[in-house]
Amino acid sequence: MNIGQASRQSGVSAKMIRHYETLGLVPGVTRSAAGYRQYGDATVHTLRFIRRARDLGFETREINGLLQLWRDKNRPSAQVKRIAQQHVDDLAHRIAALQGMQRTLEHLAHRCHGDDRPDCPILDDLAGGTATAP
Amino acid sequence: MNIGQASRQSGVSAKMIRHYETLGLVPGVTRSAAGYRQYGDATVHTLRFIRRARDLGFETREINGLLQLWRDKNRPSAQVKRIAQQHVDDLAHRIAALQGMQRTLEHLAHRCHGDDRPDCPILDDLAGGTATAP
DNA sequence: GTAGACCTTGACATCATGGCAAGGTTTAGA
DNA sequence: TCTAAACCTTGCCATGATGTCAAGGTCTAC
Repeated sequence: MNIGQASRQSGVSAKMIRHYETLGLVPGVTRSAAGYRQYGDATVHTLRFIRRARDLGFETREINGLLQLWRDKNRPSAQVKRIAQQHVDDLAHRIAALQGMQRTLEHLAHRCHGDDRPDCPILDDLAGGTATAP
Repeated sequence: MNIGQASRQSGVSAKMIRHYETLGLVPGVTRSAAGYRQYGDATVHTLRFIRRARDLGFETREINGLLQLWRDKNRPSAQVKRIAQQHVDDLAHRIAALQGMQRTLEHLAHRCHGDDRPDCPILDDLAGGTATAP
């Protein structure tokens, strides 16, 4: 199977398949006489794993760790859980940060008339009070 | 005032001050005989505006728009509100995406023993079912 | 035999930010 | 007066995940 078909079957773009190869996430595969990469189901399966992990927000490094645990039939599940838990914590931090922004902005937008008048609490806040543009 | 002091007063790194200058967010300033950038309170004020906007998650392009509106004393506040509202919507989407990941992962982590045993629903999910590594 | 679809590598872009290097300037202190 | 430290300049490279484009080789169906 060529890279295009592997891409369609895994949902990972051909570009990223090659990229993951250089990163070592997927093993280098055999090539046809013309140099075309030849994929089997095993690699497609790995690519789907990577795709799913990316969809869950894992970074490349974490995915690398997860892949190694996946391949290690004797892994302690505690190690997997630790990676997942760290990521959950990371997500929680990012969500909290975004929610903080959202709350502030919604508050400001709520107080902005949003009409033809120029006075605007949003700009006032950004300017650090009620100061005007320099 | 040199760039270092402007940086300290605005909370924007010297590097980013220069960067914003090339982007046109802050005007090019006068230079000393030796070529050092010379800042006044007005520019520092603008830099604080940018800093605050970045803290609220606005991208450079949006900040550019906000700066122009800030400088336009006849702006309709509706235009400011529109930019803010779009950003709030954007934040909401990103938050929802992260929360989706968080929910899935918490659910999986909850079902993972997290001990010495190798079986792990997290890996099973990533692998797309109960399949094992290739 | 040929058009079109496919593959190869490599370079460049994104976005906001940091870091380093090589060199010039200013300032405070001995 | 000399010097070291702190500061400034420009410019290049790096990040991370992904896309795009280009130039060229290959395969397939008609």
